[in-house]
Amino acid sequence: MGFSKKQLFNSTQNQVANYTKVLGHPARVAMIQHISEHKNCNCNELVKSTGLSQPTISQHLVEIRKIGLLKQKVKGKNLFYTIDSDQLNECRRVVNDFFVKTQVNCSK
Amino acid sequence: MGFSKKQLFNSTQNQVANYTKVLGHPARVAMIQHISEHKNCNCNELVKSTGLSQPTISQHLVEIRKIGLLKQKVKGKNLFYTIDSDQLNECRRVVNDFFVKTQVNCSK
DNA sequence: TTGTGATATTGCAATATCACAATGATAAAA
DNA sequence: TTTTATCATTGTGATATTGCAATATCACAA
Repeated sequence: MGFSKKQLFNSTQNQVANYTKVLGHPARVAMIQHISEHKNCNCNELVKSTGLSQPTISQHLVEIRKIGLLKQKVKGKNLFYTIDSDQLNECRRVVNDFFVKTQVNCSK
Repeated sequence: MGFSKKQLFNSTQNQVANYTKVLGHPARVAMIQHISEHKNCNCNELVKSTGLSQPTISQHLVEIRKIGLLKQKVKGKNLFYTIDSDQLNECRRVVNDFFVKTQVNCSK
């Protein structure tokens, strides 16, 4: 069929999947790293640092934005991105929670 | 183009992406949870607990196996699955490392 | 040897993802 | 005003993923 049967799974499972899905592409991992390392970097900088085209970067930014990890500030014709630290933490908490609970179950 | 330009990214970035990609589907999250909660569960049990078909479960198991999270024991005509606790830990370490480093960069 | 049950594999349709060219929108600079 | 720079959006082609029916395989039981 090609679509994912999300309704079969609970909200926590879907949340873990939603967050990790965004990290499931090296370009997005690299982009998040780059933004966190270079405060207020713009789109062009990401294009240069990754070697991907501007539309591709823009698309990946949409995905990262979907899970709330991206903050942006307009300055003239520039858009400066930063990582939303709180949401990154929330994301980390959800994913880590999954790992911890699974690990605990394993060692029972 | 449709293919992922993995060669543009470093091995850590690819590793984070590889691991999280597997978790990027609620069925696999649910399956990993179920296996960890029910020691030595078999394929049929996963079919029942998820509501997906046997071939679909089998395919997802292939993906989970790819990142080394699955151990299996043959008992007659049954195959009993468990989660490889060490690899789960490694996986957690890699992903958490990414989160921690990013978080640290954010608060500089 | 002939089922039977458990799992894997194959083949296919539907959909999603990835990447980019072309185009659009906007704001500063010339 | 025209040009230029930056970024978003749209459209499209290529590839990957998801899900399942059908079939294959394999181990045991009768």
